[in-house]
Amino acid sequence: MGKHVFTERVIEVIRAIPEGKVCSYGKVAALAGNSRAARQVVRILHIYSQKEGLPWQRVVNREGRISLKKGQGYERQRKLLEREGVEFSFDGQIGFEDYLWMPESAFNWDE
DNA sequence: CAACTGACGATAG
DNA sequence: CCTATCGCCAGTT
Repeated sequence: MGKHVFTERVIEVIRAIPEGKVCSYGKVAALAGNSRAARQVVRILHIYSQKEGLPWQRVVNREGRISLKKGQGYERQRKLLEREGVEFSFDGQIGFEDYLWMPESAFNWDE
């Protein structure tokens, strides 16, 4: 069962997020080559997080918040991130100044 | 086959 | 501040 090219790229980008850093859905999509495909990233996380052993917890929304609802994964994701050193503000926001992943260089998808 | 569904995000009003 | 509307598209029903 072959994955689509974009799917493969998204998986590669998510794998590249280092421990202790986070990235947004939209930015993952942009790095994978389509800045408007944030929803694809959501879909891919659903389908492949477990299957591919992805560091899914490192993908948060553009506000630096966990998108999962409380009682539906929020606590689990937060604990995983805190365990890697990511800190949350009093109202549950992650400071992008400190924790947003900034790739050294853009991904080269054509070579 | 058509319709619906997402852990999103940019934009317009 | 808010709500509404798209773009995106594989997988599921």
